[in-house]
Amino acid sequence: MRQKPATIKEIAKKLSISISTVSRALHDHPSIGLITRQKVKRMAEEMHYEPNQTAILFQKGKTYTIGVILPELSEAFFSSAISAIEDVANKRNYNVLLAQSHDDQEKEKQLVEKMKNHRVDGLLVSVAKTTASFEHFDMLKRYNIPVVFFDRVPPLKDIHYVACNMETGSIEAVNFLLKKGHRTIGMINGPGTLAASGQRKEGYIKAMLKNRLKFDPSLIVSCDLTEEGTIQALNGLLENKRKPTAIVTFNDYVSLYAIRHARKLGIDLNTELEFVSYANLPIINFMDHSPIASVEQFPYIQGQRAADILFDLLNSNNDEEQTAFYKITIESQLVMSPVKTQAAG
Amino acid sequence: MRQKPATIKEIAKKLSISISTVSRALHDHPSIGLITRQKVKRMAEEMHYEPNQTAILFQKGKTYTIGVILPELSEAFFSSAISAIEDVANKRNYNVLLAQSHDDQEKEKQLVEKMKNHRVDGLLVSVAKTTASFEHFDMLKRYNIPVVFFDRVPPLKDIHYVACNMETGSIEAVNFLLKKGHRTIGMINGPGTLAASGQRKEGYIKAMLKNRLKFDPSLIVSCDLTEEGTIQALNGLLENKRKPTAIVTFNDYVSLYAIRHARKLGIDLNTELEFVSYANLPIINFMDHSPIASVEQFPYIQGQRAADILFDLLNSNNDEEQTAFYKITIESQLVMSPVKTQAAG
DNA sequence: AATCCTTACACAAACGTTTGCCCGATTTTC
DNA sequence: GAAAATCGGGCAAACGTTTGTGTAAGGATT
Repeated sequence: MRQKPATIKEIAKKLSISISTVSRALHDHPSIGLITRQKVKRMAEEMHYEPNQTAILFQKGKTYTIGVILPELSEAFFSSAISAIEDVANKRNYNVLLAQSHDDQEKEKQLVEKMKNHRVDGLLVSVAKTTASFEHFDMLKRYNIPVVFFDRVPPLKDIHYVACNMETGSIEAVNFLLKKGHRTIGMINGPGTLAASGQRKEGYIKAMLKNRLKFDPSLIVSCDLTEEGTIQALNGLLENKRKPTAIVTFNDYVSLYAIRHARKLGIDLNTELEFVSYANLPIINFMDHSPIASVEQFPYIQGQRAADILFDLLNSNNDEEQTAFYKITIESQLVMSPVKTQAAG
Repeated sequence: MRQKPATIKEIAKKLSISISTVSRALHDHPSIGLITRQKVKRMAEEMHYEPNQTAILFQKGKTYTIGVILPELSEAFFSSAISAIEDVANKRNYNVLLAQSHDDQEKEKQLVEKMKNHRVDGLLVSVAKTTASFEHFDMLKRYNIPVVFFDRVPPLKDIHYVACNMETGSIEAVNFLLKKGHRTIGMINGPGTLAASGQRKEGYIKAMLKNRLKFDPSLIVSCDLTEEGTIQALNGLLENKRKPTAIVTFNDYVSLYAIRHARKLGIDLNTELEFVSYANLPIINFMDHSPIASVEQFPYIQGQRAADILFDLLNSNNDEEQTAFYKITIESQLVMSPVKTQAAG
């Protein structure tokens, strides 16, 4: 009982009219009379007509598909972002072609190639950690495939992007700690190769200076984001001449590792040392001692904005060379951790 | 500088040969001589020829795309499964069209419709929690679109599916606790509407009986998987005449809630009460007191197998009515939690 | 009554590729 | 040396849809 879906050709034959009339009738083209139009529509219904998407796509030279390349779907940030992208795409009746680079530059390169071959109409990318060269994205320009980067943005000039400004959040975080009375604030930062590390550091410095406190470089240490690296970094801070009473960490994971280590050292997290971090991941709800606050980076909104921009580019007449570029920064925001009744022991 | 990719037509003109020859040459068709073949290939390279996928798909009447509908991407289980599906699909040069039902039956219905319109070659589905009727999947049969369900499988006869058998894991969990000396083992189960709840319970009972212990129904309570529900369930168990010394929980979240509550009650988790759960989610690594073991349900493998089956169906001559159905159950498996140096407190 | 618009539809090309069939030229076969 | 097989390649249809152009019939305008 394999019934191939009906085609407009069959409808035309059945009604003894031309194919083009059927096509136009279904699209409510004004040059088709009302009676014919209705006749066609009724017949289409009756024959269970479904427009053959692949034929339409082929004919129009568009795929009505946007590609999304991101590092790792299992990271909460990205799965949230992809949800947003999907929602936006669905609203526009576009499809989403998803692929993970697993933070591997080579894989990312292949995926770009694949997306291009699949003739996606546009591309949304959050680059892999290891990506150091960006020629594979240049190629897309020649094929007139617009790209919007989000969150992890390459350091290029002529690109569209949406990213989260870490500085504001960083300033908020430090201000928050200062208001709580802390004067010696440490920072466990990420590797210098990440743009985000620089922004976090900048925010830290700005907040200190604005509060007329001098900036002590020895209070900022960087780590490789692993547990071991974090432990080393924390140890470094604790051995510092000026021992910090609060620490800002690069993200919730680093916070987690640091907190775990601090407890092992017998440090009282209620009185001796407080933590603030970035990301505001769900995991902090599961920790007995979580950072007291975390900087939210709004993955859903980032995804949404990025997708919106991409559609804007798709709809604009992009026949002329692109000269203006969307460069959107979303302000990050400090969020207090939900008050938890700390476990007894 | 918009350069539309070259077509075989242009290659043909440039070489003054026919289109069909170019096509066949590129496909290494035996009826094309070696010299011509190489000439064509060189020219194709030179002109940066890229086969137009949409044209091919249209011509072949296939989309080389499989659809995936699942409840929620942000759940670790599914993001892991989708990774597997993606990997399998990539290996076969297929694309993945992803969509989330957000556990809503209506949305799921729409997505199935959309997938059908997009003429996906096949479909992978994990049904939404709320889905109670399944006609929307029947339609796919008429269009000859094979469907493979995974993890959350509808209670239908003539379907292909991959699921995880909870019984084995449940038995292992109980056996594990019995061997550790526990005699009064409680269970915080999920809602009765979920098939998994029944399986977990069955496994529990079987394990008890096999060890010549009598089964006490009052030791099994169900909850709605929320934190409040879990607390109530735990309280119920603790007030039982026979107070359990170990508890099997429906999943890691329930375990988390229960552990949190138990600690608040001042219960010593090292001596008084032990937990075992299901899912083996990454979160248990972040908890100070995690369940001592968890039943792994192999999301990656489930996704992989489901995808494999789908491709098998796609490649088989499915012109005749399907009569045999893949019904794969993967055995779940108890996994010990990594030993953690418990925090001092 | 001849001209000019509309109206309402038909014709056919085009999108890029695959593939069944045909055909001329060379080689093989007896 | 003629018939047959093989080789190498061309022709054209087909996939389903959209859309520019052509063209009848009918009405309005002069």
